[in-house]
Amino acid sequence: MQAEYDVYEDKCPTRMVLDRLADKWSVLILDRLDNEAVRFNQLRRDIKGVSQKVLSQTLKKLERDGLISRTVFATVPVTVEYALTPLGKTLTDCVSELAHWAERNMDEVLAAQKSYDKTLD
Amino acid sequence: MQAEYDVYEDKCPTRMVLDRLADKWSVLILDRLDNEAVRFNQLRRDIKGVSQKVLSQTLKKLERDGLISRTVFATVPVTVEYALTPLGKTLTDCVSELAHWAERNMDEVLAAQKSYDKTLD
DNA sequence: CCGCATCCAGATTGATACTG
DNA sequence: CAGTATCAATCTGGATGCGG
Repeated sequence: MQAEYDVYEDKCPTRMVLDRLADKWSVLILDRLDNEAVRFNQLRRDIKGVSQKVLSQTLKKLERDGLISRTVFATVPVTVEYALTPLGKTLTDCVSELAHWAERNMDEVLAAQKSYDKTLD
Repeated sequence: MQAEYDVYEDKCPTRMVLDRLADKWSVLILDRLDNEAVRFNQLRRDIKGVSQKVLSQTLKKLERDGLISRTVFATVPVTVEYALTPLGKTLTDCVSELAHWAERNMDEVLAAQKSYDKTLD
């Protein structure tokens, strides 16, 4: 039986989940991990603009939430692979839609911004 | 014809859209506006925990992006209604899935966190 | 290769007070 | 009712250097 949660309530734990998703890097990371495991520096290279520190922090939070897994291979030097968990996989279905909505509707958003800014004298 | 955007690229404008969505209040506001227009103070009351200032700022950004509309009625005192635009409506279909994913999977996330924290001694 | 520790500047936010 | 203005406090992120 599932507890009743209400995102509109302050202190509702679902707010934590939204906070985690409410982070552009999380969305990009989850989207990037869709379909394949990726190593740390590969993620760093692929997701342009993320700093090492923030990437590391974000990965740790996602791991804590059970959305991604972290696997260490005892190679020299060490290899670390990040991958989606089953739970994370269910989330990326929503998340990737978001990322691709952004790509599809970008032109319209940019036009709206331009038009809005013009009304401000 | 649609330009080619790649969310993984730094400086890609789609990042702006993700940044906007990457805000817990935006998600909650868009979800709350689904199906009905809502007034400022009503939003403030419904979305528990948001400050007047941040709500105001967030609404302005969403309006600028063309996702919501702002309508002023010349009553005394004034009435201001916020509603989704057609563009915003297409987005809420993704967004509401996110909010409800959070509600559905909250238990599992909380369990994962608990388990993760225990491994840290 | 993968990350943590530190330092520091800049962005965000909350509280409070005030306007049309 | 629906905001804006201001200021202090906090949080965040980038840069750098080190360690397993």
